[in-house]
Amino acid sequence: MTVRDILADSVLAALADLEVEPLPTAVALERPARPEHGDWSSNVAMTSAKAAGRSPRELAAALAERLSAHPPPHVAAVEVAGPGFVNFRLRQSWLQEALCEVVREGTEGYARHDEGKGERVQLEFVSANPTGPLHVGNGWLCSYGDALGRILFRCGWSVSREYYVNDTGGQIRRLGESLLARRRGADVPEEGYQGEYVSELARAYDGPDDVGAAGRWAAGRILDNIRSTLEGLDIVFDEWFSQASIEESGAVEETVALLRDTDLVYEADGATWLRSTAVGDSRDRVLVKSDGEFTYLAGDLAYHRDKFLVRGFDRVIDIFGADHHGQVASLLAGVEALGVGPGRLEVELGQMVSLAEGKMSKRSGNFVSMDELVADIGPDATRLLSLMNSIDQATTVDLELIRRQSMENPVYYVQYAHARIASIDRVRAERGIERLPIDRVDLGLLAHARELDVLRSLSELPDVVLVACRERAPHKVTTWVRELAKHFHGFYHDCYVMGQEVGEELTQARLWLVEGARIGLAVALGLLGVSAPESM
RNA sequence: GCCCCUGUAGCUCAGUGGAUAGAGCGGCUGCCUUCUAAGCAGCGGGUCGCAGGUUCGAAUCCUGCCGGGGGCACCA
Repeated sequence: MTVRDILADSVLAALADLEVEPLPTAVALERPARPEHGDWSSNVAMTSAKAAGRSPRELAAALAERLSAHPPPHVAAVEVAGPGFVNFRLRQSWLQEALCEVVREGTEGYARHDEGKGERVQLEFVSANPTGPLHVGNGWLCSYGDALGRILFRCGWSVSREYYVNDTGGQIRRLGESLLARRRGADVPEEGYQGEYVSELARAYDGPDDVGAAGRWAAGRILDNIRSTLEGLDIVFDEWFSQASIEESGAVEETVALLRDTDLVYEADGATWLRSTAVGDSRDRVLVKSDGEFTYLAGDLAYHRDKFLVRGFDRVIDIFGADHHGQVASLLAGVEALGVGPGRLEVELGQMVSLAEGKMSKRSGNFVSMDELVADIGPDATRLLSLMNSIDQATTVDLELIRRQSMENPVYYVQYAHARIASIDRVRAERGIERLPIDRVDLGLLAHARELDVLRSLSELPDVVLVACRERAPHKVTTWVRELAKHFHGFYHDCYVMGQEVGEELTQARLWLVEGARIGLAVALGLLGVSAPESM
């Protein structure tokens, strides 16, 4: 039972004793920013003042009195402050308890949750067209998708990562045309792909002079390249789902036929329309063009029907760039029309990523590839950099700045903390110091402000992971791990673990604190997909 | 015109409706005889775009306005 639960329960019990009707369904408990406001704080007296028929200060005072009379475990004092906050001052024992939990659960178990209860969630991300290498614009979100997958997994979901391969249609045809043009030594068509990589592929191509064959061949080669780029970032997909396969299987026809049965489909102007306005879209959408061809939407709906109704995922999260914003409403509407309950499909839109030098475009060949970026600054810096801020924030990647600042990239700050920990352990072994079992160590000796900062940080990780999961916000883990690293560096600087003037008992206690910090760093870096080096 | 993001320190950004809004970078100044100085500490820096509203309490929620980015095909 966590301290928060203990406090919440005792507050509820106290409210019941005070005959507050109705009791709140949950008691908000937070960690005040300022130390003088205690270790934990609740606003419950303000939110329940009306129900109690008393002023917030009065209710808070009554609560504080009751809670002080029979203090819950770890509680040293209960105080009323400000407009009616109930502030809990805890004994340091709660932080020592928290450290024990970290150590007991370890890297495997700490900050793990069962919120997903094993439900199957599919994450679709990247899904960049195989018409050119993965560039910084469409690759930036790949760390987000992968980290979100890791976080969902830690919170109890069964996670499947999927890349939707757009291996059909006009873009592949244009790729084929561009390839053949290059092979002939001619200029690529105006709408074609101008990049140097097309010339390289053309030199390697010895297939037939057929646009379709050439396009498919090139797309296959490019996809291999994208796959290896992603693997270099430790991103591995469970499924590479081919758009062509869904078209060839007849699933698109089936899906449209299903929709025709729903009265959400009508014919007009020689085309077949989805009445998506009936389910929240701003306009109706075409499913079958007047020339008999299916639209992209029809294929996309067939694909999503496959996800939900064929493969049976409980939940699907599509991660798109903001330039796909226009297709979200119709996709959601179409999926609902297929009878998939609301909320099972989620679309996360990442705002634009651009280069300081200008716009990126595959067609013009003007882009910086992920391979170049990774070669420049390494996979760890690449991942952490792209997981620093919310995906709601448009990002401008300034390569010049990144190269110049690569040594002061926050990733090193965090990894350095882990390397220092490993170093402490090496020295410990060299000096033949044994770490005693934690239950034989007096953790009460950990009372230095720097030590308490580290412990407090560690105790917050489970909450941080859960919030990051619920809000689909991996960057919260990044924020946390930087915070922990900051506290660890402070501790490292001020608190020698094995110095001569440090007593053996304190050394033992600090060794366990260091172990706790190691676990916290390892868990968080693992969720972000950043390595935790033993030395730097 | 409609839809989605966004506006917080010189710059890049954090900030689950809480109390005196934070960090990194850049600038200046200190700290290596101990386990890694890729570190620590200090100084300076703010009308949280503007105006209303909801609330005991708003950077956070609602409305309007202004600025920035993106999207609004019988393209994919």
